[in-house]
Amino acid sequence: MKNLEIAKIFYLMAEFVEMDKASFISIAYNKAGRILESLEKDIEDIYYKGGTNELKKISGIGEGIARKIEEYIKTGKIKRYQELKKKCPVDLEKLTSIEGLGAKRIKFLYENLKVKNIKDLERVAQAGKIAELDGFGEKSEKNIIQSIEIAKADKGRFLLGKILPIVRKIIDELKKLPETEKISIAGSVRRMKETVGDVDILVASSNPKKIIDYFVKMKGISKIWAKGATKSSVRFRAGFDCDLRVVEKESFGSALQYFTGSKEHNIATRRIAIKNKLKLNEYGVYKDNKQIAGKNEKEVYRSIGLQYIEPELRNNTGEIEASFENKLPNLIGYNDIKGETHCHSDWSDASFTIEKLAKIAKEIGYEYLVITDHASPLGIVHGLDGKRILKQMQEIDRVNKKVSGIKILKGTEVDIRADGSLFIEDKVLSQLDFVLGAVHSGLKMDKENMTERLIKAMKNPHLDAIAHPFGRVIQKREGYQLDFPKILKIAKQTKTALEINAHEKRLDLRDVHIRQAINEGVKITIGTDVHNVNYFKMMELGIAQARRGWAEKKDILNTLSTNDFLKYFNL
DNA sequence: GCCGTTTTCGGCCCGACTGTTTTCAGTCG
Repeated sequence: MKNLEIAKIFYLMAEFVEMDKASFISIAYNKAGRILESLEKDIEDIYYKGGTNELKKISGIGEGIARKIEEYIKTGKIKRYQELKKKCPVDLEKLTSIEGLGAKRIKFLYENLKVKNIKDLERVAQAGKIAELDGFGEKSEKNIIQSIEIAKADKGRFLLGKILPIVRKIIDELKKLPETEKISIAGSVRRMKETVGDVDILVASSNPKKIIDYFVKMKGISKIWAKGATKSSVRFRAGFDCDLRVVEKESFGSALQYFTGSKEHNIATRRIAIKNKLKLNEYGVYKDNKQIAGKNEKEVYRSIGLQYIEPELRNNTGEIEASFENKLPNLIGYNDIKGETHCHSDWSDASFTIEKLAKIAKEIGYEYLVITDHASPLGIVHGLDGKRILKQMQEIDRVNKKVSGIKILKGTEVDIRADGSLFIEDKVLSQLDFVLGAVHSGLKMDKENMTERLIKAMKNPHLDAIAHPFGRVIQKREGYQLDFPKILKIAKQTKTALEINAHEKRLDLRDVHIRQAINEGVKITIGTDVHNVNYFKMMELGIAQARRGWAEKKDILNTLSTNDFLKYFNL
């Protein structure tokens, strides 16, 4: 897929154009970048289907941008981009990552001090040359030097699973202040994006100064970017930035709506407000300068004619239209899961005994737990063969007799071989309650062969679900390519479920895949791939992913009771 | 550069904070 690389070029072109004047062309380029980034289909497929006319059917892509995409697909280059880059040959990507440097200042620094990259920037800053420039001063120079240091240690985006517990601690601490009347997570963390760039927190208080003063002195803060009357921005030593905003109680809902985003969703909601002759900003919804809503989000949405939209859906990918028509999904709830469907024990590559796992799952409140140890030739995972699976089934019978209040189900995570056959013989698989198939080797296979491999596996009547269907690992590997529509067709035919692997580093399926799957009527399981006790709580991330993919309770099989779950796969 | 119940031209979301300025441009979200 070239979607992301083309998106990147549009983002860079937007910055280059911005250098000369704040132009609406850069807005259009940025928008094109975002469209390409969130597109579920391969832009090349769209182009080959109907040329630039097909591209232009996408809202936000017109004649000019369609031509540029065509040019890139055909030649691997975009001439306009190369011209822009020639005019100001700087490492824009790195330089814009420096806090306080935008397109205009970068151009200014290039023209006056020949700064092309971070190294140049550091040199002239250290030499005190930046402070001498018009529009810059001592303070700007000092900030640039500091920001370079921080950029050097920057780890980029953060896994939601890593950030959530930290944010909740910060919230708990701020909650203790008597001046805090209301508080909420906002931004991409509230939308439960799989990775987040920074953290946004919103507080309602009539004494913002107290809140801000306390906030900037919290433990673990390494740098204060900004500290104003109602807004502050800091960097925590863990490496992420955190923005805090304080508003009056009367504006809490509109502020929360605004700070939750996404940007695209906000632009869309504000446009709707304008169409209705209203104004929507973080302080409320205004009619002729009179606030008509703002206290809570529900009334904000209602006042502009919309149904309340859950944060996980706010991406301007159809939720607004659905809201207009009262067709928003009734999303699966965070307490709807009745059993864990992907769990390893000390029989393969994890450390807990089945009995211990049963007790933990029972404590969480699950009705059932499926043991799915690896059945694999890979030595590293201590994979089981057919014989040991039969033995393990006896152990599960023993635990079921001993531990009451939870049902342990017999399963396996069986390797799907390169030719699509399963590592375990059918006569053993047929005795199991739940068979999860997974690709663990031969990951570099091309799209066509990998698709055929999974299709053949799905056609095995004993296979119930595909674990982590794309094999991706966030920030580490993309995963393999699949002809996903074809996979969905066969999954539907063979009643094979697809897993949302809820591990914070996998979250595979992605949200767009989930949405496609449920549209096609393909069912889903959510499993955390338990290897130790901490994994169980990642279920929340898997549910969030399902919600971001518009999934309802009925789409997720492990919301079923034990009997219904078993019935689904064994009828 | 894109788009249309504002419709082929004239708009394009909107406000806070900073630093360097004496009223605002640049940056950020």
